Amino acid sequence: MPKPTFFNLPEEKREKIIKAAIDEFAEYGLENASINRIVANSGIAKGSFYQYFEDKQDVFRYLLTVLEHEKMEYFKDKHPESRHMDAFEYFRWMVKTGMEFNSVYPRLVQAISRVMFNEGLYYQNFANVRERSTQSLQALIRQAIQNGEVDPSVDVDLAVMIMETWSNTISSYILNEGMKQQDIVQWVRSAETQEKIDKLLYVMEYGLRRTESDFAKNFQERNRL
Amino acid sequence: MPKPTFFNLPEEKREKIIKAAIDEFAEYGLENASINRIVANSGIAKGSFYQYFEDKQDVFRYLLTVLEHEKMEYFKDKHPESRHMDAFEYFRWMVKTGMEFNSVYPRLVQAISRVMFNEGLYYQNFANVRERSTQSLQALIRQAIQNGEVDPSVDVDLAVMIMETWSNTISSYILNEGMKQQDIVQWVRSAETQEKIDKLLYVMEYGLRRTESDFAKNFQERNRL
Amino acid sequence: MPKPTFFNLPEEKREKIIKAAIDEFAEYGLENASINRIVANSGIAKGSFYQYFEDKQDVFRYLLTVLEHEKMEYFKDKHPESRHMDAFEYFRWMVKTGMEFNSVYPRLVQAISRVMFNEGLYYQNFANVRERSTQSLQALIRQAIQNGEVDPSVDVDLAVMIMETWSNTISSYILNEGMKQQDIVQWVRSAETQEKIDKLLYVMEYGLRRTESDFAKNFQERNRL
Amino acid sequence: MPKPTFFNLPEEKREKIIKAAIDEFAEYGLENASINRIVANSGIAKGSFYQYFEDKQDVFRYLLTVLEHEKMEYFKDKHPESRHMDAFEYFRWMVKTGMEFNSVYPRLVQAISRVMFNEGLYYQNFANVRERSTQSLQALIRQAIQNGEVDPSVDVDLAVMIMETWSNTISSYILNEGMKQQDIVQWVRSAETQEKIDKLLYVMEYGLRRTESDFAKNFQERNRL
DNA sequence: TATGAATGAGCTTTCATTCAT
DNA sequence: CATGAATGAAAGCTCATTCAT
Repeated sequence: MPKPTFFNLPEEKREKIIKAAIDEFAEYGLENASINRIVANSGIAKGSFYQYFEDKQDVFRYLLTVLEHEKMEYFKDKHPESRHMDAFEYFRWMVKTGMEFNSVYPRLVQAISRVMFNEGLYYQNFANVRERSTQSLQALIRQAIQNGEVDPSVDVDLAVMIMETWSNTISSYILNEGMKQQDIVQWVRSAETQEKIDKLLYVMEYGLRRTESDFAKNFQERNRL
Repeated sequence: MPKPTFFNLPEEKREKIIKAAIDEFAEYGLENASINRIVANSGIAKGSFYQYFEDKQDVFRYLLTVLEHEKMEYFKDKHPESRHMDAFEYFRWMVKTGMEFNSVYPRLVQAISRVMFNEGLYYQNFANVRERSTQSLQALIRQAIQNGEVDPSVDVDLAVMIMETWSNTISSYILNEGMKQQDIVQWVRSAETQEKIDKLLYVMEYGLRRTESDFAKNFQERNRL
Repeated sequence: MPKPTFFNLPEEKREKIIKAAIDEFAEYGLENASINRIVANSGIAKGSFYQYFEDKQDVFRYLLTVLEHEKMEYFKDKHPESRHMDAFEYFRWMVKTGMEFNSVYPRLVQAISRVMFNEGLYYQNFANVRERSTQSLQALIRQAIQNGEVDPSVDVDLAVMIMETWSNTISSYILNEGMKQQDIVQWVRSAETQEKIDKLLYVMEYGLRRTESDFAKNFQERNRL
Repeated sequence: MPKPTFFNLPEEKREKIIKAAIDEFAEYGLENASINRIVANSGIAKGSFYQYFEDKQDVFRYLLTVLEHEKMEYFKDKHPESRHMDAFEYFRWMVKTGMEFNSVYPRLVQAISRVMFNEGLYYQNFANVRERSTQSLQALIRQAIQNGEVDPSVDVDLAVMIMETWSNTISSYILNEGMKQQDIVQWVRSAETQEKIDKLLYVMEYGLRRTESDFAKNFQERNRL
């Protein structure tokens, strides 16, 4: 974690450094991030960097806590519209709210995603962070099986893997598209984008195959509620 | 692409270089790959490297064509057992055969996956490679819609994205597990592994939700054929 | 020498700083001593260091005076048992009492020895300190020659050099061994250790050669050849 | 050990590098030696240094072998004048010839002495080098005791320590004085300097005390009191 | 007087690339 | 063609010292 020095800094300066770090990680990942560039872009001396942080990983660790904190703040204010949600409705709500959050902090999310879901696979430093989200998804699915919402023969671990992959894929897709928009937030909240997300999650729910319990029927029914 | 000098090399030498490059990329990715190490491990002179290739990316580009070529060779010999496959059966066959291929060339696949699906997302150099597989999947889905196998309201691009993600996820999951096995090929072909793959693809086909046309029923039915 | 601000400090704080400095010099010598570590270990601000001392050498110079002062205090209370000592007895007493002193202040002695007899040889800053002990030894030997205890043909400067080297060698030998003991003081005063010192000093006194004949005779004989 | 690259260098260049390294170690010791300065003074690029050597220690290790080699070459041509030397005569010859050698390669000797007998005490990397000279001295003394030249009650390890210290003290004394001379070699070989060395060694042989009585008698007498 | 943030020069080491032989 | 020595920029990090508060 950053040294006390860092937190004593005037907010403006602190934010400049954080911004430079986020940009650097978003652009180059963790291994290839250059402290030289970070200090150049934040206008501080090289020595100062080491008075604020232990090293590169230290900055990144801090960004993780920032993300976590901001996410909690963001989710705290949002409540699922209905209490009577089944697991799929809940997951859909989570993903959508997550998308909104991502569109509010796109660079931060991008920086961390890049490191966590790419480099992160190769060196194990932040495994515990991923662990947490995995566990809550496991609980969600187990509950859904008990409730008869998910087929009991489904392998829980595989389902978790699918949901995570899904969520990340949507996330990176939305972000990549969104970055080109002027107002990302608005774009994410637009009916068009929301429908795209819906469709994706719908596939996860019902699969791609057309069944007797027909695709269109289900889709319309659900949206009527 | 490599310079003519490279292709004039005796095969043994060429393969030694390729092997060293594959190991390097698999271990360090593209950006962190060290030409120093590649030449050291392949026993060629540093200057020679630059007489064979433009730079690091050049070697990697070549590995891409190698992969493509080997894949085509491999798939050429395999034919779907039945001519009367629907799109899902075909995709399932493709994925499974792909898995087998991956287990035969695990290092090459690992090297390229690592770069393409991690670093590759961020700098656009190899977009055209991904393009090709995308296009064939698009065609597959369009055909399936025409055949009434896939719901027409499904967004083709999203479906492609899902299928690609799916395939990569399975691939990396299988590889990560498989690398620990003594005989990867055998492990991939084992009933256990095949069932895991089946389950994953089944979810893509029918979704996670339990419907009247019940999971187990569908699953058993299909496997009876 | 330290600035007045240093001497105005409460004793506790002053000692904490000194302790940290001693540890640092004992561990790293003068050149490699890190002011950063000294301030960290003594709990003072970095800026404060420069309000107390000019620089690293300044601290070390002060440690020299501390050693000198402590030594004088220590020797003040000890008196040779007998007034009728010859030079060798006196030197033996001095060395032994010196050893005891060293075992009471082992870290301080270690710190200063390390710098003075290693790095110190190469840059001349502290020559005057060594000068003083040299002079008293010169006087001792001259007196011994007058008393007929030491051969008049002995070169006084060389004899001093020998005695100094001897004393330092014993000192570092004893310290190195002693540091491993729980109670250094007791170990130094033990019969065993005292005998070792005796033997060493005995060699200085009588030489290594077994002989029945006297000093002058041997010396002349050899030079005649 | 240096890489082959280094030995392929033209002799002139090689010597320039070695000279710069010797000067650096002589001036700053091993820990404080700066590769930056070495490359600056030898006129090579910083990267080149690492094509010749592993690191600082590697250069120093090489200097050790150079010294050893030069010493063997030098001693090979010198033979003790008489075959019938006793241990003291032999040691005297060794020390004197060693002095001559040192005056021929004063900087190299200075560089290595500085590291070996100062820093070397604290980190154990080159302990084996010192070991060798220690062992040959042990053998010399044991032989001398068997021959009746050295008193059997003398502790062998202590005697070795004395001889080593003696030899180093003389060495550094001579070097320090000699460096001020125009022609060191000539100065070392001068009657005056030789006599000084003789006197020092004589003290080691016979001790400082003027005495008509023999070793054993004195020792017993003193201990009886 | 006390503080500790700021600083840039310095450190060792690795790197991709050039080029003379 | 093959070679490998040469190179300087860049990396992460530590340092003694200054200075505004």
